[in-house]
Amino acid sequence: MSLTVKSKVEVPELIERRRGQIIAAAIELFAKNGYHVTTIRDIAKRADVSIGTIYQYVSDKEDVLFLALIEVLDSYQRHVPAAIASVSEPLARFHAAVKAYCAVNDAMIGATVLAYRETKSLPKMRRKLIQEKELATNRLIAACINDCVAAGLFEEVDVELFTYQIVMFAHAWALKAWRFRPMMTLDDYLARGIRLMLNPKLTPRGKKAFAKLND
Amino acid sequence: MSLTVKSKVEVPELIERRRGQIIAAAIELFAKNGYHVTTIRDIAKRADVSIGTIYQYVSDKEDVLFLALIEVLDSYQRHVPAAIASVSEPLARFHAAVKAYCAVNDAMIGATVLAYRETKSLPKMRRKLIQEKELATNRLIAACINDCVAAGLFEEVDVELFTYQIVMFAHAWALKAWRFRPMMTLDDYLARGIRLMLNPKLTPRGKKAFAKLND
Amino acid sequence: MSLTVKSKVEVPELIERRRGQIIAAAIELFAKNGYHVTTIRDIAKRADVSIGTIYQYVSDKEDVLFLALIEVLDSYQRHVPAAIASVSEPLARFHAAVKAYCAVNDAMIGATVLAYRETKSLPKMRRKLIQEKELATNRLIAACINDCVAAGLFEEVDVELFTYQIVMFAHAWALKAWRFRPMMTLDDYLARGIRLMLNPKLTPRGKKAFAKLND
Amino acid sequence: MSLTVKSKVEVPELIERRRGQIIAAAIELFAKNGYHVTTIRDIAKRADVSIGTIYQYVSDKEDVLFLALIEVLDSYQRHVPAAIASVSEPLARFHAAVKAYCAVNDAMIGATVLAYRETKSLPKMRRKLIQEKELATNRLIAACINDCVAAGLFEEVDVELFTYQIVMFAHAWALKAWRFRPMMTLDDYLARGIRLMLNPKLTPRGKKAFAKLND
DNA sequence: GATGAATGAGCGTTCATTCAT
DNA sequence: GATGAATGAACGCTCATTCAT
Repeated sequence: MSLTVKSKVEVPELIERRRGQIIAAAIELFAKNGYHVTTIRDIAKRADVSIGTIYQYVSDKEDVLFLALIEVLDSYQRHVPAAIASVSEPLARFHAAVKAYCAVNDAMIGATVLAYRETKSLPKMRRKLIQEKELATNRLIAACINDCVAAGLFEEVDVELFTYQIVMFAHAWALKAWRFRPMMTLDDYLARGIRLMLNPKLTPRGKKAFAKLND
Repeated sequence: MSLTVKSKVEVPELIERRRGQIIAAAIELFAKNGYHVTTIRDIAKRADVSIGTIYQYVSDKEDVLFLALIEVLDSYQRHVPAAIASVSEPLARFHAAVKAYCAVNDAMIGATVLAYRETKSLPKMRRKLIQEKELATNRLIAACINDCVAAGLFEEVDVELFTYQIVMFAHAWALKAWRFRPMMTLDDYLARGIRLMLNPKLTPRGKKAFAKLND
Repeated sequence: MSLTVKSKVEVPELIERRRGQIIAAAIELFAKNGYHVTTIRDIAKRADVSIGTIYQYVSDKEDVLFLALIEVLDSYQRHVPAAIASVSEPLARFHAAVKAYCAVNDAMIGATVLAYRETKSLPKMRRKLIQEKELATNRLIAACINDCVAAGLFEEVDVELFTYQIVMFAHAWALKAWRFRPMMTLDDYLARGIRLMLNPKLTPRGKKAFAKLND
Repeated sequence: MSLTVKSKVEVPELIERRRGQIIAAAIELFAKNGYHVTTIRDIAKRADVSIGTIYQYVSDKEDVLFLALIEVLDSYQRHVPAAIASVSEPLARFHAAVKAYCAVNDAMIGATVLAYRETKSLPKMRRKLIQEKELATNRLIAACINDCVAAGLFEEVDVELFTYQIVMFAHAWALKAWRFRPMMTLDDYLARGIRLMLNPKLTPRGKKAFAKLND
């Protein structure tokens, strides 16, 4: 029940269109100023609708946040598959997926930060749904990794953590934009990141030292 | 000017003690409920001081957030050096540093999330100061990496990105606690993460394929 | 002007039918929840018409209240004469009238309370009209009393106040339903009330004492 | 719990004074314009306090209504005993009690009407408390009646209904002020009412007819 | 004649901040 | 130096009313 958003208007295409306006404005403002600082009046003005109209399509402000976060997470989920659809070679698919995921994050840096900032403002059930959507996107990455392993291109690898390494790498571009943006382009970031994640770090001597450390 | 917090009380030891109470309460409440949801009243009650007293040591609510975030970032900065002070072997130092950084994050998950959620609520100058403190902590990690490279234990590596990989790995334990906590212990997480980050992922065949990809 | 309710629709039978629906729903909801708490939306839903339709037959919400109160008062006025039409003996007529008036109040307790609660929400002119309808009903009772006096069945009596005593007795069954309903049936209430109102209270000694008191 | 009103201020004499201001203003405005039409801003202005101050002493608007109704009911309860305290002769006490009760109603006609209009706006538990206060006042009247019966001044009488007859008589002066005020003074009303309620209405012939009616 | 999406004035309420004590 | 009662701007939200279809 609390996972669906009630509308006083029943016409589906109207709901879609109006909510589209409202949520787009909300994402923009939430991303820039934060959820609590943004007022319904701000959103109404930005979306070019009246306050009353917002409340025709949504029960309260929290609904707007919920819909905004869903939209953000869904947009990840839409872009990654599209980017890898035409690529079949496993390593190329992996690369395309990581690239696409970084690109989405780059295109909506504010939205990614928003998800980190405000998911906690949601009640537990709704937060869980957002998290499930994150996991669904993660699975797209994990599948690419598994394919590479199956194709003998990757060593046996800790898929769960490797997936998160990639996810955090992509998110870091948004979360630490203040650091990376002035230093490099997204393409540089991607190339350097891929190299970092795929190549060994330990020298043969380092390997031995590491083995001893773990005794 | 905006980088220092004004106090109406002048006695330094009083400032230290009172602010200590106030900021400890604030971190706790901000971490649990968020900055905007927490009221000055809440903080006063939790810190067992009056509302008026808070305003003797701070100009406004934002000052409290600023001091709280400084305290959080400083506490990272204090713990990591302490953990590696007695370790001299480079790889062991590296390992101890990562472990310590993860441990701090584990000990104050709420505070780490708080930093991600609310740094943006600060004006630019203050945000920069917080970011500089983050960079200072990062440099501790980077130094350990450089030492390992210098000692011939690590291959030449992209230090900037490797550092962030480690930082994000530690933060992920807090940011994605909903995912990791039910799956594994911090020790497991650390061991699996270290292995993932230090070992190669590409097979020889994978290496060739990767090289071709980058032509 | 303000005593008539404007309609945008001109067909009389349509006005009658639609207003019938609307007012019935309004009385029900006003009685249960009060005038201000009830919304036009509520009434529209209950009456199974659209909001727009209500405004075709009525200028504003206050018109609905006005029509609702008129309907309530008129319904008293319709029921009492019907109940005494076939009774000719004065005392029996009196008894039948009181009984009928109590019965109407019992049948629509909510409506009686509504009249007491919300008549004041009407502008002066309209309130006066409602009051005039109350007086018209009172006159039905007063006529019965006068007939009994004329027939030598009642002593000379203060008709104005006796009438109101009966009216308040009937209304009290609705206004103090929380008290009377759990204690007795309407028939008991009526029997005990009639006995109380018609019989003497003072003993001979009491009469003397009372006379002395008024010197 | 819902029967007590929470205050953010703890000093009892301050609570008493401030609530006194607020409730006096509220009774005045609720009586004149009704509960729902009166705004917190109106009350604040009338009470010469800020909006915020009202919410220091009360949790919400409904609390104000609750306190207002309690004050009204309590004021009945205070005045009636005071008026009969010095009178010992039973019939004189009865007369003084009725007179006092009517006088209180006359002094605060708006408040009496308010109680009739808005008690229903309270949640069940609070409504019950108000009703209990009404019953407590009724018992004062009932006691006077019983004393008169015990003293052999009144015939055996239906005390419950006689009490309500008197209560409704007093309330009617307020509820039907639009009718009585222009016709007579309160003293006339009282004298005529007492006479009506204490004297017999049936003639000997009427008594016989009445007996026959009840066969 | 019927509809219901759109509107925005205005409500109840909160809470950072001040300042007299 | 410490207190907390007082303040009022500004928030989220409602709902009577309108009008294009």
